[in-house]
Amino acid sequence: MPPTEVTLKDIARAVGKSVATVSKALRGHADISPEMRALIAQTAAEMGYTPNITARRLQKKRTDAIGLILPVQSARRADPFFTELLTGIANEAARHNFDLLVSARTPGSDEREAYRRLAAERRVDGLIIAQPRRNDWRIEFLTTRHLPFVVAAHQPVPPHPAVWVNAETGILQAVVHLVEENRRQIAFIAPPTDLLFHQTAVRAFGNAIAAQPELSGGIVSDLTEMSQKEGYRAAQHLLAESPPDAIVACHDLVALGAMKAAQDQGFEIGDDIAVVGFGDILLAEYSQPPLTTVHRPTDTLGQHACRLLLAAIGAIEDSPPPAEIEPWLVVRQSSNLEFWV
Amino acid sequence: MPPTEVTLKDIARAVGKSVATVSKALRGHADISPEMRALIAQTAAEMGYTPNITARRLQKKRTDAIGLILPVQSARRADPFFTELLTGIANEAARHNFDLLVSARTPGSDEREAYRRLAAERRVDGLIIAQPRRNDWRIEFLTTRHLPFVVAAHQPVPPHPAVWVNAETGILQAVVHLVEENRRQIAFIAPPTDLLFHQTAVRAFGNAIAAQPELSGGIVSDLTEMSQKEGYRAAQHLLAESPPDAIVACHDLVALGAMKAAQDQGFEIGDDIAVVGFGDILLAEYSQPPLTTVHRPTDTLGQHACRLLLAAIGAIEDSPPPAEIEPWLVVRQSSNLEFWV
DNA sequence: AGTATAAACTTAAACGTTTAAATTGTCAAG
DNA sequence: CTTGACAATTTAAACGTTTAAGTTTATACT
Repeated sequence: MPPTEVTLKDIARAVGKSVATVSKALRGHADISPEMRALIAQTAAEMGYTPNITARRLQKKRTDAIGLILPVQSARRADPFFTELLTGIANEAARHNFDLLVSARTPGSDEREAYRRLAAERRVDGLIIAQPRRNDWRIEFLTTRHLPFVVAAHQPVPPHPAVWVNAETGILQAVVHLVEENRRQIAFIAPPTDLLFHQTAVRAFGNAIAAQPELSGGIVSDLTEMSQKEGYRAAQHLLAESPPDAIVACHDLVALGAMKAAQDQGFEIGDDIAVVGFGDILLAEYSQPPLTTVHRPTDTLGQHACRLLLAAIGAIEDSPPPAEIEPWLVVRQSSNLEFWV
Repeated sequence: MPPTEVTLKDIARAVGKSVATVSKALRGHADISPEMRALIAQTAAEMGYTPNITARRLQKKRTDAIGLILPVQSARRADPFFTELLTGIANEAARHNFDLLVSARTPGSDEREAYRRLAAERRVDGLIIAQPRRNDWRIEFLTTRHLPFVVAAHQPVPPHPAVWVNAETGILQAVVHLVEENRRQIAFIAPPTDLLFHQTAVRAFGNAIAAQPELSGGIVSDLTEMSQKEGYRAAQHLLAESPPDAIVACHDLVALGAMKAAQDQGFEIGDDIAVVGFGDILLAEYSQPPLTTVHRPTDTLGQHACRLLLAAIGAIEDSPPPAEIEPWLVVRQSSNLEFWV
């Protein structure tokens, strides 16, 4: 049913030359005469030729595709972070004529299978690993397979190639801001302990607190998952006994859940208690009250990760992008007394 | 650097047979003796053989890949709807050993180029079109190219293959609920007019209103984009003069924006004014107050769309999935007086 | 005139599969 | 002991590119 594809052979027949000539003409090789090159280009255009990338891939032994496997808990609970990361990667990949293969898997055996598929069957030239974990088997897997990869993270991941948003300075900014707002009892809802992000975040929070002479100390609470639900639960616990006057959350969704927990217990957000998130997802601006949060340029993260990966693959020879991306604090009503005067 | 791939040729050499024998043995053809088949299977496993899918694709003239191009306004404004749709598609595709190629483009010339790439260069065997528009050039393009596609929509899209969430009954449920809550002045914030969803939604709302003898009539307001920002703006206008006592929005994000607008103007949501969304994104449950909304099983939509596409491609011979998916209303605080007693 | 050089091509092999058709050998039936 | 059938395997071509190496023809230099 589809009109059969035009191949180099067809063009060769049409212009009465060999397939090799046509191929070289179209690729702009120097050893084809300018007239012939023009003729072939025109004929190709007239016949509606488009190269068969599969054949090209076989010949070149490159797929010109990269992969991304989203670690999602379920379809519904997909994190806005990933969407932003994905669009960043997708745009950059498209700019360089690369395909982006996407899978969405729950961490576990399914996920392993997805990596096996992409890596072992060489469906892609490289992968981007999002949200690295402690002793991440994905990193180990790809390393032993010699498949290029780049980690999109919140801290360096030596000795592996990575791009990261500086979570440390982000969290520091949040704490400094809260101190300026005269908050003295700051709690931190930390990422799940199996994430690399956990250690970085907890350390950063600890350092930030230690650097503030006004503060006695901080309370840290962990999550099993960065979701509203978990944020709600964690905040409930924090508020149950000697409630803090500020909460910093490792993720906006968590902050939103925490805010709701506080509200349900009768706290006035921004007055009785301040809440600060991390990420600045689009919704942060539209929560009630609007959420103060650390803006993470997630699509830039994806874009840089993609560029670094393409450089590692050898597909581009631009200078590599900066590895570290600085986040910044966006102050809104959930932490700012002035809004309440 | 990567350990050179094991090919059929290597296995053939190892067992002293021809490449054809090995190929057929591994594919389970009947004309290879059972012993030889076993030997080859074992040898292949020992040598760590994995088929080269590019070669296979060239030979079979199929890519075993499908494409999805997300129409996004920007990385940051990516719609949770697409994420859910994507995971639904991705999971189903993976089940059938298909790759999913994803691109994210702003509607316009970039988007065209993305379709050209995937379609003309035959990088995929088929595509899923999300959020169909009026006189959708994407549909026309794929039709003339004879590339299989399926539309994921909110209504049938004759004569094209489609899967849809029944927006009509969803909106009807919302209106009926509001009437039961004694709302009499119901406004509707409709989708952008360039979407097919627009007509369906407006018609459905009109019919729903007409079927309720208690109601005088409904007010309809349009958007340029289904975002919080636009929802905010639209609601501001609605509330400026003779405010309605209920607002139905075509999208949860829009509803969230509308809710905020109402709150900013001093309305008490759920009391002075009811707000109902469409979609039931995860956040709906965690807004303040929680949002009453029409639950759209978006990942099911993606899953069914994928199955239908695979069937159209001829990759599976299951009976096609049901084309229509029924949404249901989830009542929460933003529309329910009981919460306020 | 003879030789080197260059320009403009063509030939042929390769990438790793799949599969229709051909080949070889074995065995049973006539 | 010939014929035919069948099982097990091989041969060869094909999928559509790319590219190293080879060929032809024209031009320039000695």
